[in-house]
Amino acid sequence: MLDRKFILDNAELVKKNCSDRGVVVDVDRFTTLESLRKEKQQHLEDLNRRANDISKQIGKSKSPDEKLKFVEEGRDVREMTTATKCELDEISDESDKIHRAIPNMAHPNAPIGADDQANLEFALGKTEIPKFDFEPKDHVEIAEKLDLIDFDGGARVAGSGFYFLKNEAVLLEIALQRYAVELLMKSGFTPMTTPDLARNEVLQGIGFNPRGNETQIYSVENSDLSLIATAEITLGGLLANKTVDAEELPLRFCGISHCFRTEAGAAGRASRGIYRVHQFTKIEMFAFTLPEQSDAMHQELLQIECQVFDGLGIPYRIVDTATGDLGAPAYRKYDLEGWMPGRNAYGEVTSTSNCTDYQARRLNARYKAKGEKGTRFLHTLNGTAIAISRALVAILELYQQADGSVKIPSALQKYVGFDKISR
RNA sequence: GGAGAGGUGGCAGAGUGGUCUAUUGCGCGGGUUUGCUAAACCCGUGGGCUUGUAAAGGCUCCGCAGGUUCAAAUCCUGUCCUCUCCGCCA
Repeated sequence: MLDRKFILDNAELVKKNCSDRGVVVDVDRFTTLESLRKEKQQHLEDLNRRANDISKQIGKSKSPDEKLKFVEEGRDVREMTTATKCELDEISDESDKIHRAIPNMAHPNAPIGADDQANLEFALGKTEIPKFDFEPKDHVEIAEKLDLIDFDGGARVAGSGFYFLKNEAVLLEIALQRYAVELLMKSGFTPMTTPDLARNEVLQGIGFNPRGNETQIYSVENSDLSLIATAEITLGGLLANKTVDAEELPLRFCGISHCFRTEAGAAGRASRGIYRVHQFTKIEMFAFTLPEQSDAMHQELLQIECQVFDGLGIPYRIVDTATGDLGAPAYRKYDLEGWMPGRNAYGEVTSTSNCTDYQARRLNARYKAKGEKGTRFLHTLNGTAIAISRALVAILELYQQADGSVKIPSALQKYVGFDKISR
């Protein structure tokens, strides 16, 4: 959420931001409701003060007659209080609903535009696309030939979009995790395996909607839990309703979790193989920072993502996501798109967002600086270190050989224990 | 899953319906004393919202959400969490 006061003081900026992002919200209605809300709030406080006075009088009064007089007055005040509270609740509900729908402000340098204008490239992120002297196969064919993924079994057990990794692919999954976690630990991240489920309240704090037609989230029946779509949810929830000392910041966490996504509405889109699936394993980076640290931290997360993919020898480009394609909490977002020869195209392999204080305000995650009065909201950032399924697509397709075998990226060989998969 | 106990400020721990202010100790900040340190003593010590240029006020928060009452940390209901015991289990 944005700061209420900020919205009221900058209504025009907020409206412009909403239209840049393609989000339809009635900001004017919000402003109207807020002034109404303030008025009612003031009235309610006056009544409360009166009620407090009366009960103090009763506590002090000696004669029963005097007492009775105050009790009756107190009763009247309570009736008014109840009525006012009711009106206030109605106004607040409507106002909060709009408030929650207003997206974060975008970074001034984020490209303005819709989805299809998103692919602005950074020169530094551009790496060489390899040439094959044979017709490269896609990962589904490769995996079938080498017996690495069981799609039929996945479908039988859990439905389309699920799969079993088999044989060397299992070792590759483990190796990729080891590789990424070690790299992150060296960079000062605290590794965590997180719950794969979280309370809906936490999901909402991070910006996910557990219900509704377009939800990406599987929810667990008869409980307020959902399967997480990313460890961003659980790691962000770590500091919900907490206040940390400013000296402890920034905090860097590395979360290992499974990710579950319904992929509602994604049917028919390019989703062959394990590129778009309902479950995968992911190593996620998450940082809590001071406001003045978050831009630099965002660059740091991006650099680490580059380091991870440079180390794996996967060519990629960096996308500075356009406003129309930013999720509501994101202030700025960079995606890494890895080259996937089987698709003959780039495919998204990572994503890193600076969410400034947008998530923290909903989560009520604060910090306190020494010598400063009160508390302020943290900034939160997230980034993919490695999403196993997408990375596997890139590795299988990039490292395939003319004879049908697949070489193991040298950075992973020490973890898998061999340098080639063949049959 | 069953039975019981509990959740109060940074921490410990009082407070079972009303004295206008949630005891007290520790910790923390400042001060006095002191050759330095310590001790002792004194003063001050939460968050959120809000009025005000400020000084200074007001409202709210005792896990969370409701309820009863003129009045709730205290009584009632629900819920979450922690601990102990029992059962089950990788």
